[in-house]
Amino acid sequence: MNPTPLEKVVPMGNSKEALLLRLHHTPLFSAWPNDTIAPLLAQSQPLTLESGDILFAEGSPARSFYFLAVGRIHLITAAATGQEKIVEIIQPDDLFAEAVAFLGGRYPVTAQADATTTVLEIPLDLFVATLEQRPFLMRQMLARLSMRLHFLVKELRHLSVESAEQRLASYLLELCPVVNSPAAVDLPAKKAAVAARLGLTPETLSRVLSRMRKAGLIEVEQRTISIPDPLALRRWADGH
Amino acid sequence: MNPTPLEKVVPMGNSKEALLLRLHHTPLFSAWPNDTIAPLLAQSQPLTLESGDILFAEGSPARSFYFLAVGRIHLITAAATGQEKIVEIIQPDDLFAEAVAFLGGRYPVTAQADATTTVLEIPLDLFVATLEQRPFLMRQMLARLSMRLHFLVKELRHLSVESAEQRLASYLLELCPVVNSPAAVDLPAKKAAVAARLGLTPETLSRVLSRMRKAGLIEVEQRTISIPDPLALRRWADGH
DNA sequence: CGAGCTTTTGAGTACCGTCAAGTTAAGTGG
DNA sequence: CCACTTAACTTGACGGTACTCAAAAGCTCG
Repeated sequence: MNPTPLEKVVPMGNSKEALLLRLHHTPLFSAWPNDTIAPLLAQSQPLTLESGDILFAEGSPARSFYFLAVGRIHLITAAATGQEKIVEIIQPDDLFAEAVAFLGGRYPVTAQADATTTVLEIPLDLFVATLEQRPFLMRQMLARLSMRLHFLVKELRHLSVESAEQRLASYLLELCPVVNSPAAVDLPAKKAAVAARLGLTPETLSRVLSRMRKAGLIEVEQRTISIPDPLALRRWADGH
Repeated sequence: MNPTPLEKVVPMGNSKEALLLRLHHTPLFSAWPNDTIAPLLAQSQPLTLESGDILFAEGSPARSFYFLAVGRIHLITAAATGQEKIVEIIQPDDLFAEAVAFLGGRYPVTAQADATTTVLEIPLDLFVATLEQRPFLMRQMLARLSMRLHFLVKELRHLSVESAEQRLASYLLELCPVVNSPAAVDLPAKKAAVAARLGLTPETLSRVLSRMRKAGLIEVEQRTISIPDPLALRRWADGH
């Protein structure tokens, strides 16, 4: 029933040992030998943020990247008018901002906490130095960046040629583990944030959800959405 | 007066020597020793495409990347509805699709020729193998991907929170060499393609150009656009 | 229970896309 | 070189989608 159960199962006094274990389970570090991660971890330090705090700002020099242990982070980019677009919503056990390392860096987005959050701050210089000694890890890192590139290209398509219905449907279906059987997904943040992530206003998101509900395609209960037939949702959305 | 003078100055029988020279001037290869590029070039071959031809399709397995010698290529991503979004317009002397190399890959976009075009097809496997033997080159490649990531994030913002006026203004200003003195920019393709690149319809692009013209901010002559005061254009656009 | 959220619902509007016609430019063949 | 055809671009009228503003209803938590 707790909307953020993770905060309960992870001990707040995140020991370095526990963190090392969790780091080791991320796609990026899973292939790293333990004795490579350990020195990195030794130079890293946990940070705690309150909801609304800025971890780093768009354009500021990048010296670290981050592992999200507890809470939630929004990656935001702002326009001249002050309007904001959420590029990505970061979840626990995700790494983020590691891609900036190679540009001699400035952060391309702003990172803002959406709840009480603790992150592990990992220094980039040591990370890059380690990487350079192991071509295999570098190759893996390239694959990771390449994946992100694909993700962004897909996002670009969603934003430019898809309707609100299609965008939301795609988003929900991406959260679905399997597409050909009933599923229930939890929105990763409050609806206003999800709306911003999709390039919509909260009002529009609400209305689209309501339309889907009335069409019998989903059921909404707070932030939990049940999808009896994902494929039907896909078909319906593509017709709008 | 010729709209595509490049086709005249580059000998159509692109000798390998000439191509090597031009490759060496690209940001990616400028740091590569000659004896590293040569074997790569030996395995590569020039291809000629007519306008409309597909070089590779979204989702198809990637075995090569490309150097654009002559002509123009559109990188396109299509939605279920058939609507198309131009992700990028590739110009002569640009490299493209090199980022897919590391995903074991499939192309994330479709590449279509927009004019009679010749490209150099470079095999990925040899490229990656070379890269893996030289950490420095890998590092550089990571920087390149990182830059592309920044570019796409910026695009995302443009599409989601900016108006047609702002998008076009940003686009024109990016084509400007300097921002604080008068400039004349050439659109890199026909207006319909530029519109698709900006996520607009040709009609809307035409109207926005017309509004800018009437506001005295630009002058339009075919595909050449003069901007007497780039900063004024910026300010005007931000007010819309 | 009431204060401060988030979310929903409603009414009005603006922007941009669609459809259609007209104009200009470019390319083709006699 | 000039008629003719085709494509590129512009302009107009109209409509729909999604945004804005405003208010009410629903949660959450002290």
